[in-house]
Amino acid sequence: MRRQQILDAALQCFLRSGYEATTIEDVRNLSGASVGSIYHHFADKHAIAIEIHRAYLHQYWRLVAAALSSSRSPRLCFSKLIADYLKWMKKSPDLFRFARFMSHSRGLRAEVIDAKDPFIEEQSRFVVGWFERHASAGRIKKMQIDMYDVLLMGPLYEYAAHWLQGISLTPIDEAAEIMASGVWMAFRKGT
Amino acid sequence: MRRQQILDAALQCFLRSGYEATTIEDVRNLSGASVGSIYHHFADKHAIAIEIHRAYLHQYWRLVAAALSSSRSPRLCFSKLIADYLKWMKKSPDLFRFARFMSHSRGLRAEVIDAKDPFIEEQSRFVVGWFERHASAGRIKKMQIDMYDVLLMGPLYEYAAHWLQGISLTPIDEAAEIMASGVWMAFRKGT
DNA sequence: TTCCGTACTAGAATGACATTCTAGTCCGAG
DNA sequence: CTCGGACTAGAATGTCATTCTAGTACGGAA
Repeated sequence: MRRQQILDAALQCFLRSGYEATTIEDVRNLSGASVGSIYHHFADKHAIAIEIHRAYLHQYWRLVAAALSSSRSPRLCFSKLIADYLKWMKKSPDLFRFARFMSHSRGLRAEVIDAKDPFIEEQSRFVVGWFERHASAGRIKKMQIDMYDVLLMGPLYEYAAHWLQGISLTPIDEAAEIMASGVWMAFRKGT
Repeated sequence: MRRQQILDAALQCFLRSGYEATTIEDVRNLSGASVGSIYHHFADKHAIAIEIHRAYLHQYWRLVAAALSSSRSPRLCFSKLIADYLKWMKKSPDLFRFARFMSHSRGLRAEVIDAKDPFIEEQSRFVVGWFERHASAGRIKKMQIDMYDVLLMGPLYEYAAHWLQGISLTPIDEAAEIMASGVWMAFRKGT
């Protein structure tokens, strides 16, 4: 219960002011827990953020897996993945800003966590399988799994970064289309 | 002079231990300057990092502009840009880790600086012109300038992030080829 | 030469935090 | 009832970034 109250309060604080700017004192005020209590439940401030970030990662992997399952055609799957991701970002920009921060600060730590969470591991395995299946069937180019991430998510992350900073010139829907077509070209077989 | 000593020392510290982990005390020890002196020359710790980061940004824009000038063919320019960027990263991974951190923490601030630095502004104008010229000539697809960044640099950044964390499966040269061909597909005219 | 102002240096003092410590309180099993 | 472990509390610490106060060096005006 206390644990949950702390997590809820911390989430609110992180979304409102960002990770660095929220102090343990803020979390204490909002949650009603004492300092000692907070440190009883969590090793440190970062551990709280990681726990919260995990929820974002779950949603992320769920979204990816759902999109890839949504059609027989890889091309349509990619389009859906891109559109859904951007829709989600538009709905929860603060969450995305927080998640971006978490992914980049101590990115390594985040990776380790990916690997340790059974749900994420399962989704991840499914996604890897999906790519291997389609590549073997000759529907997309064959390459190491990390390059799928690079070619597909790279543009998406970069657009998201621009949009979250309010400096993107291309509206979301249009960007989604451009990325979908570009990404598909990159994955298509044949030079 | 003092100013330069402080910058040199700070750079060494940042590359060795990262931005967050280096204290003013560290910089003081390595540079020989006093705390007061450091704060006389710089508003705060972040200002030092930004000044250093600016040097990275100059190199970055120089590299981009040089690559785009290297050939009549956009395709070859992209290949060169990708290869050169990765070569640079391989040579100075610590610098890249630092730059990544700077771009993501207070990314907005970094943007503002881009816009204010005359050298960067000039390079940036050149790059924008390059894309407009080639788009008008029908050699690449026409789109808003930010999407060029998204489609071209997005994958590159994502690969760099993986590589810097030591979790990339694809060796640099191979990745460069895959990205170059993928990116070119995305930019090529016609569906 | 002397005097003044500006640029710079120094290091102590401050204040904001994260984190640790010490001392309880609560509650369920035996 | 009572013992032990889980939990809570809030004061105490320690580490920084940053600010303050007091110089020092030096170039140029008088």
